[in-house]
Amino acid sequence: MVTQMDVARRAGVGRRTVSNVVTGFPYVSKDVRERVLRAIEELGYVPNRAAQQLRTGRSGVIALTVPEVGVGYFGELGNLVVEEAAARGLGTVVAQTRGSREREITEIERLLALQPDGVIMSPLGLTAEDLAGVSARTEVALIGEHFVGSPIRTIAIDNAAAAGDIVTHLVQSGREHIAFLGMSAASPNFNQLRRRGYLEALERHGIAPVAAVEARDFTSADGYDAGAVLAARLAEGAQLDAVFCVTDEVAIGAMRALHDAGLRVPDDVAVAGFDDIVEGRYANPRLTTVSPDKREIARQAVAAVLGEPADDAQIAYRLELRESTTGIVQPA
Amino acid sequence: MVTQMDVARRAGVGRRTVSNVVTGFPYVSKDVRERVLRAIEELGYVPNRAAQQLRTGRSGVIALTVPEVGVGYFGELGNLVVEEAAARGLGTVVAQTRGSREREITEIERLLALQPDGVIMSPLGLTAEDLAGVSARTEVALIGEHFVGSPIRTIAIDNAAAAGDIVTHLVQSGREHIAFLGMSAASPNFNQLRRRGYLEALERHGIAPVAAVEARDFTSADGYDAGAVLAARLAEGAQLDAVFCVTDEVAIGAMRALHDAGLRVPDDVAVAGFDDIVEGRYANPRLTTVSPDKREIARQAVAAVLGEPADDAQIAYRLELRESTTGIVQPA
DNA sequence: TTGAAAGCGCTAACAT
DNA sequence: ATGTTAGCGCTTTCAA
Repeated sequence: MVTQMDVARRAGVGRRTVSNVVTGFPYVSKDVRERVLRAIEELGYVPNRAAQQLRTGRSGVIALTVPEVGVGYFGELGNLVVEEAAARGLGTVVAQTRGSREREITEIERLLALQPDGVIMSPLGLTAEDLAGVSARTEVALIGEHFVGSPIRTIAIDNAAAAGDIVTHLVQSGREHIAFLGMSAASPNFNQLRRRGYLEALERHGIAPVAAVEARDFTSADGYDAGAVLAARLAEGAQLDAVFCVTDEVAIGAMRALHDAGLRVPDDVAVAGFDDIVEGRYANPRLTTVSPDKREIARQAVAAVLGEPADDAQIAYRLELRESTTGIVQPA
Repeated sequence: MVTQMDVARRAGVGRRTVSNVVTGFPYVSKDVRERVLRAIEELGYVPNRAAQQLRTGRSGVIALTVPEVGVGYFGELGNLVVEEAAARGLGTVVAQTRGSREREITEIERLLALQPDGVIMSPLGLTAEDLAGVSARTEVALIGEHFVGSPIRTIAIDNAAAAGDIVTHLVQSGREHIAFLGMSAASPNFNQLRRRGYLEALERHGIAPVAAVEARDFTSADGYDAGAVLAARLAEGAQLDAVFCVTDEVAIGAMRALHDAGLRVPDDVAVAGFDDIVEGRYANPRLTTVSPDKREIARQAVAAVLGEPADDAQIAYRLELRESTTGIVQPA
């Protein structure tokens, strides 16, 4: 193994100087820096992480848990977190929890054994207590899910407000019978917030909610099933001209079900989602949705676990009004 | 931070003794061991991995790359590798490559930066040269893919033999027009081996191969498309009574396409796959397939990257003869 | 701007 | 069966 000392000898400088070059310490003459760099190159020197970690107390690795990696919203977000961390010279180790509390706990234990500098989580089943246990052991930041009263840093948009905005858009484009398609009360917080935003917005506009259809979970399959129920009700004469879905994936499933039932989106029923996943941009019709600033979420989450002070409380979002509610086709 | 020294003081023993207890060194009296364990418990001592790594030269982490995590064959295999590693006290960091050479390279770089004790790969796009570069930097074991002439340890079943066996089963159950459904020549090695096994078996039985249908890739969607082509040919009068698919996922897609075209599996066309993924056991009809000993693959892969001597050259497999070729329903 | 040297927490060779 | 001790490779304080 090539050590710093080898490099120092080769470059004819002291060890300290090599360290300075490696860590980017500014006061090194250009000449010396180049000599060191060349020696590093020639020797194929790679800093030993264990030694760095032992010395600095930082492992240079952060951990990330998501329900599902490489799929949908959390997949996209996960990639951004990995990117953001890499840009800061940090490695990211990812665990997939499938949203069950049990798996979330096992996976967290696995990750913690690696002694990461911090962990970013998107908990779906974890309790506030579980979380407190974790945050006693390492820096924690939460993405998406809020735990009211918990001191843990959470990075999220204002879910209720965003849901309200999209419902308002539906109302303003003339829809009068708007259903919410999501989970019931006993569900992750974000689902409840989006549902509440929907209810409050309807109330503001003096419109009665349509009897809710419950999705079992957040997959497109669940959306399809719920969408089929909706279509059946419509066939029986129920009043319905818009559906606000708790996530894009659910919305995409619902659109397919409506289409299969011979209904046109948005002509017969407008459909809106939430999260702005890539699939929604290429769906047919293109899906109207709430687009959170994912890159900013990733940035702040990484900053948060590194203990940097929070800059903004809330993440920005904007409405992506597309074909599935407006009927207007725009380039992706 | 609680150190070994703190524990030693608390337990009234030397540091060496604490180390002995932690690392499972045998010669510690029961009495002392318990005292140390209690002190560890009371103090909440956790060994510092960086220090361990610096001392031993091992990071206690292995890396794993798979095309897709948590899905299908590689997902199942990945979980087994993680389990096997955990049983040996090793952490596993996983990367998802999506099968492209480019991603495979970036992901490997990311993993290598973590300085793992070894990496287990399922390369799909990597060249033998790429691989040589990696294996110069760390211990490498390959799963599934063979690189002829490469010195890198490969854990795999005899793909050609297994493919031959399943084709023989098809022949022996009276099928005479057997198609291969997989990728073309320019494809990962395992695809070519399975294809070759199919051709050689047919030749042994004196049966001519049916004009091949090419699948773009290894997903169920690809299988569906290819299956649809097959169904169309059949409708035009082509002779066909069995399909051997390069993977279970392709087979599942193909079965759906055949079913959609009004064909009965296995009455009209028998379908066999390869890999024995869980979905195949619950497919309708249940899928006949080659079942490699996945747990043994995982075990040997982990052993290989740890530099343990190879015990067997080849992994065992067996045929799972199920409904999709036999027509006989058996419990899953 | 660079050198010398201490020490991060741990394991294992050596000694007892 | 247990204690003593020398580093593993690195960063960083102190001094020059």
